[in-house]
Amino acid sequence: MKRKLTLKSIAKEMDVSISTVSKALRDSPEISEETREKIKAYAKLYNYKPNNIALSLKNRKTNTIGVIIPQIVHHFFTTVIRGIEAEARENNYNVIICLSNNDFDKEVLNMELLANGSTDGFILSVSKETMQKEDYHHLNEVIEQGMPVVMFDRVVEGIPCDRVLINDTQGAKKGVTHMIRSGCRKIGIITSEDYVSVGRLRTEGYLDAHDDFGIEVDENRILKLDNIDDLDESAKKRIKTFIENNDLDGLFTVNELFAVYAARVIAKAGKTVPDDISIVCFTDGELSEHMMPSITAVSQHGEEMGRKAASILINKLERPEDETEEYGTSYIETSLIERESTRKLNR
Amino acid sequence: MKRKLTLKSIAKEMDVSISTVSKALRDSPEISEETREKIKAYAKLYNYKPNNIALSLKNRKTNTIGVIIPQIVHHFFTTVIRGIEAEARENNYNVIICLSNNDFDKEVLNMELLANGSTDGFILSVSKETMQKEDYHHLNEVIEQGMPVVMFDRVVEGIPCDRVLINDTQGAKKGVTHMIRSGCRKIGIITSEDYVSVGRLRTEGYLDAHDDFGIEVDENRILKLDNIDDLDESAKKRIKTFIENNDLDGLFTVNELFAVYAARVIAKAGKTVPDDISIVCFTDGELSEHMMPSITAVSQHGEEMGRKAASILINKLERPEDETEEYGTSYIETSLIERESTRKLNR
DNA sequence: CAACTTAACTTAATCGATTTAGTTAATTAA
DNA sequence: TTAATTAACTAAATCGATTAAGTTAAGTTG
Repeated sequence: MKRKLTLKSIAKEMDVSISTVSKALRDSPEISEETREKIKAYAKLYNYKPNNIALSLKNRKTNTIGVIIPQIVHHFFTTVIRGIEAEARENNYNVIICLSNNDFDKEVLNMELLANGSTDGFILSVSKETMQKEDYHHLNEVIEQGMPVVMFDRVVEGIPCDRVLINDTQGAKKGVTHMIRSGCRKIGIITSEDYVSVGRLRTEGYLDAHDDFGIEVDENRILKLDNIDDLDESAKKRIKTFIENNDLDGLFTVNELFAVYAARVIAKAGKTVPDDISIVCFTDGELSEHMMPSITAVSQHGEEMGRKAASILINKLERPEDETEEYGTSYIETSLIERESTRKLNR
Repeated sequence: MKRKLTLKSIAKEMDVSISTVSKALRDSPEISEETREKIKAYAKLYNYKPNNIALSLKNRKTNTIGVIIPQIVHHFFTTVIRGIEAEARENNYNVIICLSNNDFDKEVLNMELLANGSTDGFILSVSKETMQKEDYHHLNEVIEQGMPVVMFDRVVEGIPCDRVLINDTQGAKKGVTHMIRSGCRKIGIITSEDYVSVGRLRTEGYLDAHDDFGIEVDENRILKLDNIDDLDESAKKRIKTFIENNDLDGLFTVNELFAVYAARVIAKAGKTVPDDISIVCFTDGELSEHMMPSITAVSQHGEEMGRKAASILINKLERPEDETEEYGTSYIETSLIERESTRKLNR
């Protein structure tokens, strides 16, 4: 086993002091041209690379971003990570990803772990449980210690940090408006309870769209489920009853899964999409793209979101004592991807 | 801004030496009961947590696993990561994930970066470009430096490391056998050219299944595409012609995407699944689960694979000088998830 | 009472790198 | 010739933690 080179081992080999080696490698004029070249040649030959850990300790800077997300088995988060990764890499930052599994304790644990020197800052989307508990001491703690935090997608109020958000309200409004324009008048929505911020905002967009066209909203056409992340048996049952008991000609859902399952119920009921009922869902993932019929979707541009979040964080990290204590909220615009589940507009 | 506590700052505050603090916190009998309790109380009150970076440097152990994968926007890799994450967390390890985007240079760069002290070992699935180039110097280098490596799914030969693989041949065989048992006799396969290892192995399984039942294989029923990772326009065209020109009663595909597109072509041709034609695909992802009809799939158990890979790596890391220099290959068994795209067997 | 233990600490080395503050010997200026 | 300057290094502090190796003062033993 070949041991890794260190300044010390090089110094010993070349019979100079450690600081001479360090300075030579950093092209310090304090070291003679001759010695410098000799040391650099040696270092290159044996492929010396400084130890990151030692550098982190010395510089009190890890050049690492901690990312904490509820789930990774989720196309949206996956695309966000990709964006964060890309932006980080371009700026010479590492990325450590931790999953909270929507569990409050795990979120706290992960943050504490990473906060003890492993990362310079955080990008996170808070877990559902955290939102319910409204306990943000772990966030405030790391911020208090001077580590900047950028929240994305699932954000909470009252934390001194930057935010990157999908324009959820407008996205939902775009989708619902599209259906209204195509002639739908009895549009239902499958969304989440209001404590999940994205659910609440998308419901708002749904209402806004109706408002714009002066269409009254029937409360029965709004289904609020507990969980926005997955589709359990109880959710399936509620969606089934919801579809069966409502005479809808349009359906908006806050995620793909709900749309896909609803499509199943609709097909079983002998109705066709989009002739009898149109469908639009939030999130442009693989499901909506490949379903038959494919589903018109509000694309979230996750990668762009990830890049934005990373870029904001890195900016804060690079100019540390620029403590203006000002925090902003950036919005990522959505776009409507028209597919087979909605009727074409005749413009 | 509240500065983080260090042993030094505690020592100063309590008017003792740094080592007294360290020892007190680690319950050393060298320190009197009284002092110990006082220091521990103080540390607890102000929530002292040792700095990971300093510990890593001192212990020459980061308790971090580096994961390098070609893509994250891929359900399979996503599940593998989840498994790695879970296993790592249970054993007190961190996970750093880097994406190679199937790019050789990025794979090398990422490895070098992480190898300089950031991680204790690696779990990786090599990029397509690396396989083509057959340049594995970066792998050999980190191994040479004593960092264990575990390769999964996309592995290459001749590297001294452990491997975790899907039993591809057997998986494909299971799927095809199921269709044969359910009465199919004209089964087609959409696979990849032989140079992609997983494609070749799955084709083998397809042939094996036929062999077992003494069924002759018609060469025309085998479609080999260039790319196994995505579905481009040329692939779509070839799949379309393939389906239309073959009178099939069963279809096996090496991934979900091919199956989903084939299902589209089949539906357009006015045939129904599974009555006219059965479909089984490799990979159990969201697509096969939610399609209508849902698609019977050979599940790869990505999470189990991730756990296995992490567990092997951690084992090596925990018993370092157990240098038996023995490397093993573990196989993750596949399982068939029966869904709506195949006929039920009457047993 | 001198020699020896022991309890309870503190000093200092270490991990690997950077950097400030010395230290030489040679060169230049006065 | 002597002081001042400079080139080219080296020593030592530092980041934050651990730990082997001292160091005291008190208590114990013969």
